[in-house]
Amino acid sequence: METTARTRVPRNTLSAELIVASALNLLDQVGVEAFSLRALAKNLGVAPMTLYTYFRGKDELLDAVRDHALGAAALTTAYGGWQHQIRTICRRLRGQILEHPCLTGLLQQRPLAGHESAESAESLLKALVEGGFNAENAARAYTTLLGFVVGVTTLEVRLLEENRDPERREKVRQIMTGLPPERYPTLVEHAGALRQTVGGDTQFEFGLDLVIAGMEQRLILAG
Amino acid sequence: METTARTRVPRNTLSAELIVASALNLLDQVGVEAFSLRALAKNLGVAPMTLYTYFRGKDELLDAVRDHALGAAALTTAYGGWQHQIRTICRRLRGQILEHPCLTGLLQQRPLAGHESAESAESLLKALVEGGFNAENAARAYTTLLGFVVGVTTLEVRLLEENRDPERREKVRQIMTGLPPERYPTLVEHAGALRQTVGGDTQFEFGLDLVIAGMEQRLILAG
DNA sequence: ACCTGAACACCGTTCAAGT
DNA sequence: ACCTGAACACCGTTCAAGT
Repeated sequence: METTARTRVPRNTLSAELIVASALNLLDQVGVEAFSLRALAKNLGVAPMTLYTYFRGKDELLDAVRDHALGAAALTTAYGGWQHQIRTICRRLRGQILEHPCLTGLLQQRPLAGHESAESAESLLKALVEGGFNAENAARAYTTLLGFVVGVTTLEVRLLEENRDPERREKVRQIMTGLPPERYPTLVEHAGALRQTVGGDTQFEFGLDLVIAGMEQRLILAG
Repeated sequence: METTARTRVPRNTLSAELIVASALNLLDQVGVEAFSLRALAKNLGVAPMTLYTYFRGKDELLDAVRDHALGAAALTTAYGGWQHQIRTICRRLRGQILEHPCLTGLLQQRPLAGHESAESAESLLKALVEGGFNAENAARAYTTLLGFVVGVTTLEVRLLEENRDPERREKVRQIMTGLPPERYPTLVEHAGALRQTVGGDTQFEFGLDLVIAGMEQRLILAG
């Protein structure tokens, strides 16, 4: 969790890094929706306009936060066969999103990151090319993996939030129990299984297994 | 595009359906971020507070819009083997997101839909169970498919938007060409392939093939 | 029931100004 | 350069009121 930076900052100690760290903190707490520059400025003990000395505006700040939050996902290097390398990188990306839930919103609005995400992209592409995929299929597999990891983890974060909030949890329960069984027989019968498989490493690994198994087969067939 | 409903509505002809249709229109035009109740009310030729006669607030309206936009994805029934059924449903879901790009934001914030999405869920689960998956694996496969389709299609929509906007397109190009080749050799070498595989049915089918191939193998191994 | 205007507490950002 | 207050054009929503 590092420095919270929620108290007044002494004069001339403000910096882009400090603002980004504090913004990430606030974003994870209140969500991308409720985040505001004015609230961030108040946390930093500074006038709203001060932030404009460091960033052109809200969008630029959010981009910086996304890159910063993504940065830690690119630290260690992957090893082993291409399957294992890909597993490692995807797990790391998911871990970073779980640690900073605001990444779901930030990545949805601006998928392309700067240098920080170039690290992950390089590692993934390298593993795929070394694994034997040709240029087109390596590119396609990369995009598939990125969309899959972000999509599945975003869904996971939202469902876990729904479970945490008692009010929303009750509302979801009501919708599910209110479904007419003659119209949605399978859904009603499997409601329990669906609830029990929400979130967790097992669910993520299940999906990752599917994609990688599909990639192995594809590699044998076409390269 | 149906009824645009952007002119003044005669007295007593306003309805929840009309508001939802107009809201969907505005949301697709300006995006979830820039959408506001006040702008919607202006489009409808009505005072902002009038909307509160039909919806408790903005969130409830957005939920209604999401369900409405998702509705058309559940119209036709899937047929054939479980693989073909799943393909059909996933393609339909993607098609609906492409037709209504605001669904990327709406589904990200509120993944669980009402009856409208129950239709898709029922079809997907039914195909999986009939295909031979046990309760747990059918539930896991369902969640994987949902996350995959929404995630990959969201990425597609964002990348296509980036290609459309000349300013953002140029910025992305600059970032890519500015990457040091000695640090990101694979990424730099495959920048062209990445650009060429952005969006389109081929890219989506590539990913869907991977997931379904993985599911076929999983079915043989474990049920 | 359906619809409204005024008001409240917000928001991002421009501008002119201070150090 | 770093930081500020006042102001502008917004926003969602509450409230009291009209038909």
